[in-house]
Amino acid sequence: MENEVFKALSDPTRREILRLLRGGDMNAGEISGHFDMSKPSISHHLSLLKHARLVLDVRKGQNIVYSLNMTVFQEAIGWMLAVAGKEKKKR
Amino acid sequence: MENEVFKALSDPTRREILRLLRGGDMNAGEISGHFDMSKPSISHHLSLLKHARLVLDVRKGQNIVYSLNMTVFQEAIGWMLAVAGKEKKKR
DNA sequence: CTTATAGTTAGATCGTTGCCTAAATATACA
DNA sequence: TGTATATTTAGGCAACGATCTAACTATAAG
Repeated sequence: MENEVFKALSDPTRREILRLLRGGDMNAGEISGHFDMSKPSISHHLSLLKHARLVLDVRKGQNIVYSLNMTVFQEAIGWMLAVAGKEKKKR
Repeated sequence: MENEVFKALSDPTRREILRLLRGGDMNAGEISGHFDMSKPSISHHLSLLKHARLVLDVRKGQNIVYSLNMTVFQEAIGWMLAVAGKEKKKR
């Protein structure tokens, strides 16, 4: 799971998708409109982000709306802070 | 450069090496002793970490001692915090 | 200068990843 | 039901990445 997250973050397109979603939820078409790449390719990237649980998806009529899943993000940040030597917050 | 950092972080062996170095500097032999993998393979991983500037290396006699490079780590953490929506520290 | 030790570089193999086009699925609406 | 739109799934291919063994380089020490 941790591994899936870091694998997902290792591609520039996927990181850009995450950055886009930072500005608000978007459907798959809107997301792919930001890239010079086929829709299936973007769909594939979205699928990886989804399996890593970095994004959530909800169908809204004909569209599928994607949003950031902060929880998993925090975990990855937690791992990095642990290595960087920062105090990790007790839960 | 950012891309190299995330690519470097995408492999479990490399993340484990970083975690090990968190406990103190180590030479290449000591590092490879922690893994069930050939020395050349570990050397390759160290090379990637070095090119991503996540680690620094200094020769000490017959040994080459590796250490964490916090600076680049902070940058990667900064990127993640930016997406996660945390306040980014003004420089 | 020769040998031993530490580490890297070279080259091969094999699984993985990223991209594409074509086809399939799902929803909306006439 | 039939057509249009949105998105995913399937299949294929080239590039990349992780690993190994063998060979090389660098330092140390007799």
